[in-house]
Amino acid sequence: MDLVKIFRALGHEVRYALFMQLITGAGTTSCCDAIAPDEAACCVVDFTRTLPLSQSTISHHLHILSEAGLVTQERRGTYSIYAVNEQALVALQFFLDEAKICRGIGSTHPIALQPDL
Amino acid sequence: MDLVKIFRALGHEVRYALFMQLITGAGTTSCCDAIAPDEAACCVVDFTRTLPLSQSTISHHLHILSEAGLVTQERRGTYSIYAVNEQALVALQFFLDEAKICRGIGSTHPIALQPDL
DNA sequence: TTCATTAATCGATGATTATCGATGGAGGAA
DNA sequence: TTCCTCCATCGATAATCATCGATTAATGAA
Repeated sequence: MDLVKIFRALGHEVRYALFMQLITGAGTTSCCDAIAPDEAACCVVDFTRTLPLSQSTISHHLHILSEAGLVTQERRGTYSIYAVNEQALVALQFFLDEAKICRGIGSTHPIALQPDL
Repeated sequence: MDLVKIFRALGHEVRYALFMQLITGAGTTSCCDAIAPDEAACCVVDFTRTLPLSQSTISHHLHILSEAGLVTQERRGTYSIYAVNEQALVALQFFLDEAKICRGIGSTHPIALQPDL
């Protein structure tokens, strides 16, 4: 888990929007029947309907998010299913906890989790 | 506090290193007598001695960190003093807490702090 | 098989960014 | 005043990145 890579991935309006679409109400609005209604995931078409960008551009940004470890990718038939990778959230929380400890701000997380497991 | 701007600022090896130098043991190693030993701050020269980059490049990156709200900047005589802006850490924690709530991961932060105050 | 759908990849172009040396301005010291 | 230090800004160049349309591959349906 490369934190700089994670930050760089989220440091772009489009990729941030893609990630937030996955974080908030992802599965409920999916057009793809390969995704269960209660599943927090999206296929590429879902993203292309939200953002005014070409399919190749969306695909490109999803790849960068995936490379950074922020999302997982899985094939289901012709669909490519993307979902949030919780490991990345753990890594970010670890970074923040470390920063807070250095700043003398008491972390509310009693046990610092290992981001690299 | 623009989160994308914050992520973009930290998504660069040099700026991440600059920020971490401020987070961890900043004041103790400062060459600048305008910074108190117990103060978590650095002047530009401090950074140029850590990183193999020109002064103008360091200055440029510090400006970007400052624009993103990650660090504060203050003039003391000829020195420009940089320090961590805790508001940015609060904003990042807020982002993570929101994400966790959406993911159904119980936040260990009972009260969600407003990042924009 | 043939066709339609989904999505990754390729190639090209334009935009943005990183870096440097040089310059200039603002203080402080002599 | 003059000199020196610190640092922001300027101008230029090289590198990286974002975006698109076109292509290709894989899968499923007819």
